[in-house]
Formats: sequence, structure tokens, C-alpha cells
Amino acid sequence: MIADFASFKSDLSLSKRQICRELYHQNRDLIRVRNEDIAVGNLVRIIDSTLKLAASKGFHAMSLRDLSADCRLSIGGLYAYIRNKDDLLHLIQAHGFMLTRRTLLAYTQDIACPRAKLRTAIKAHIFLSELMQPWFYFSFMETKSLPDVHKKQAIDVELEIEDILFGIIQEGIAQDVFAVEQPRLVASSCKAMMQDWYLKRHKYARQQVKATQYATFVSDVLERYLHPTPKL
Amino acid sequence: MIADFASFKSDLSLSKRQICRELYHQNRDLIRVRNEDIAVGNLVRIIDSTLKLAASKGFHAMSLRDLSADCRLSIGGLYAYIRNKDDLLHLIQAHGFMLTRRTLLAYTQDIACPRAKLRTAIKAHIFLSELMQPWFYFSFMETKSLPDVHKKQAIDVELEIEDILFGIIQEGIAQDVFAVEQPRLVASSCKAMMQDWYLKRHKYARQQVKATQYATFVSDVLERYLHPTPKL
DNA sequence: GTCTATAGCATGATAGAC
DNA sequence: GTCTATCATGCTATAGAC
Repeated sequence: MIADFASFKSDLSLSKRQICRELYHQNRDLIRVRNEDIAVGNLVRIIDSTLKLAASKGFHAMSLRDLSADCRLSIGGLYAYIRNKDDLLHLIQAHGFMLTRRTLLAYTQDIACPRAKLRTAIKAHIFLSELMQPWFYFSFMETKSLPDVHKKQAIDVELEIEDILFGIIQEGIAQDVFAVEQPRLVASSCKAMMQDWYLKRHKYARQQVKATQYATFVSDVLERYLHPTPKL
Repeated sequence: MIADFASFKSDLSLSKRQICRELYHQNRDLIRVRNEDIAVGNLVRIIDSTLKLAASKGFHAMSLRDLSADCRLSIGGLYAYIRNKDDLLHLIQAHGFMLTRRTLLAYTQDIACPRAKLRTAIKAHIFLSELMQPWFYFSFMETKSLPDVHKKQAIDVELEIEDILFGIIQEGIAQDVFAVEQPRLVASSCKAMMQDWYLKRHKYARQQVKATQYATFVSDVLERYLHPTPKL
């Protein structure tokens, strides 16, 4: 179960350094720098800068000169970590996919009650995208311009998330906890609302809405719709 | 009132040619071609091609060579319609803004009942984005890389739409038709679901969901949440 | 009104000094 | 391991022929 945002965060132990250390080991063959500490430190800055620049101008519009300036590495130095610009995409995508899939399944698999399971899935996704907002935003925005193989991967992960939600709703229907004619549409709209949390981060921040509050709201909206006998 | 999709479409008389004719007159100073029929015909192809190419690779990744090839105009010929690549952005944005704002207000302003008003606003937005899907998608995707003035414009239009929804919900609360603690969040989630209709067009097409059906679904979800005494 | 040809420049990528 | 210097490429934008 997820208690609150703070405990979710520490459970995942999602420090940037840790993520980049994993990334470094996954891509040893690609990265020409052997000293782990130096490499990880530079990776953190490279990825931070890429997500930042891509968020403001788009990945394609960002030049490697922009990037090298922002992450305080020379062009030459940068090329010790990637062979080309597409490697950057791959580097950033790979870890996010793994983490999303892993997290969502881990938190939902042991829950029997469909209502609790749905609430948990929503909470887990919103908390995760809160911690990794730049990654989620990047992934959504750049998917369309990915080379075919990576594009398919990205779309598959998206569908997988929706299928998890869909599955939970169907369980609920089977157990007579939920009653609804178009369960697939409910899953889609759930996805849409969760998506808005990382796409329109600024808007919600201005309204001073917190992740926990938003998760509760989304769950409430869906539950009212899914409930078979609304408060008789 | 909106009867069905077909009548909405003919009411709006949204032929590409007509939109481009308006665009041509709005930008007479910019466009160096004096023969209206030729100019309008070429504008249709230029904009069609831009929306198409930008949707698949992103606006920045699309070169003017790609564009000129796709719209069957030489590079030189293309430059009779725009001074530079940014003019293209402006050309495409301007008309969409006007149309969205105008349509939403026109269909909602004379409705007194908040419930009917909300349903109509949702329907109008979904129908409009169905007719202009490539434009809505483009606008969403490219807003971030717009020059500051145009970026502000784009964000303002977005907020305006949300404010219209918010206003309707507040009217409903004042009239005791709706009861809800966080009306702003309801407006946001409404926007998020309407947005998904044009962002994930392919997904809904695969599920064979039609615009009318989707509009009804979104309205139902929100109404169940907004209703003060759920089916007592 | 549209074409072809090309100027001028910024970019991704590499090679070799430190 | 990182830097500076440089190359080849592909881009936007223009000039002048038709």
C-alpha cells in the first residue's frame, strides 16, 4: 500500500544519482568514460539539461551546442557519453519505461479489492509522474519523432498502463463492485486525467493543488461513475 | 443548440478553402501573390502539408524542403506566402484561435440551464476538435516552442476555454443544480478529457468511438460527480 | 507567379592536443 | 577525460531566369 507521498518517494529511492548510476551500467558499451563517479556526475547533468532544454524548445530544436553549454561539458566531452543525438533519446527513454512498468505493477499486484486497487494505481501513477515530471513530459512530447522501434516501445508502454486500469475495472465489474457500460472509455479517461497532471504541471501548481489531493479527486470522479447504486 | 455532428459541421461551414480564404485576406500584406484563387489554392496545400509533416516529425524537424516537396511548390514559390518559418506558425495559429473562441461562445451564450450549457460546451468543443483535429494537435504540440508573444496568446486561449467551463459550473452551484467542493478541478479534468480526444485520435478511432458518443460519455462522468443528490 | 541555382550559415560529428 | 579546432552536411533564405 501507499501511505503518503513522502513514504512513496523514499520507497522508490529515486535520487537522480541512483537513476543515472543504473543508466551508466546499462550502457557501459556506449559510454567511453571508465571512472564511474565522474561518468555518473556528468550523466546527471547531461540528462537534466536535455530534459530542461527539450521542455522549452523541443528536442529537435535543441542543438548539441546548447546542450553542451548548459551541462558544462564541451562538445567533444559530450560525445564520450553518446555516439549521436538519437543515443540521447534512447538513454532517457529506457530507464523511464522500466521504472513506470515496474512501479505500477509492484503497487497493484497484491491488492484484491478492485476499488482499492484502482485508487492505488491512480495514486502510484500520479506520485511517480510527480517525481519524474520532466521525464514524463519529455516522453509524451517526443514519442512521435522517435525512430520506429523506439516509437513502438513508447506506445506499447502507454497501452500497457491503460490495460492495467482496464483490467482492474473489469475485475470490479465481475465482482459487482462496479457497473458501467463502457469500461474501456473509463480507463481512457482515467489515463487522460493522470496525463494532465504531468503535462500541465504549472497550471496545477498555480492552483496549489498537491499530488495527493489530485489523486483523490481523480479517484472520486471515477468511483462515482463506476459505482452501481449511487448512495441509495 | 447542437443537434448532431452533421448539422454542427454544416452550420460552421468549415471547408478548408473558406478558412484559407479568410486567412489570405487577414494576411494580404504578408503574401506576395495577388491572384486570390491561386493563392487560396496554394495556401490550402501549404497548411495541409505543414500540419501533416509537423504531426509526424514535429515542426522544427520538418525542413522547408520537405514542405515544398509535399505541397508541390518550389522553395522559391513557398516564400511568396511566408517570409520565414515562423510566419508559418503564425498563419496556422491565428485562424484556429479565432474559430475556437467564437464557436464555444456562440453555442453556449444563450443557454440558461447550467446542465444543458455544460453538455453543449463539451459537445461543441469535441465536435470542433473533430473537424480540426490536425490544427488542435499542432497547436498543443508546438505551443512550447513559440516566440513569447504567440506563446502567451496560445496559453490565454487555453485558459479562456477552461474559464468558460469553470463559469458554467459556478453558475450551476449558485443555482443549486451542482454541488461540488473543487469546481476548478472539475473544469480542469473536463478540459483534460476533451483534450485527449484530439491528442489520441488514433486510439479512439481503433475503439470505434464516435465524437457524439465520446461527448456524451464525458458529460455523464462529470454530471454524476457534479450532481448534488445522486439519484435518490 | 513560379522556377532553378546558390549564398551564407548553423548544425552534428570527428581528430588530435593537452 | 576533456578540450579546441575543424569538416562535411543540410538548412533557411535570396536572386535572377522564365
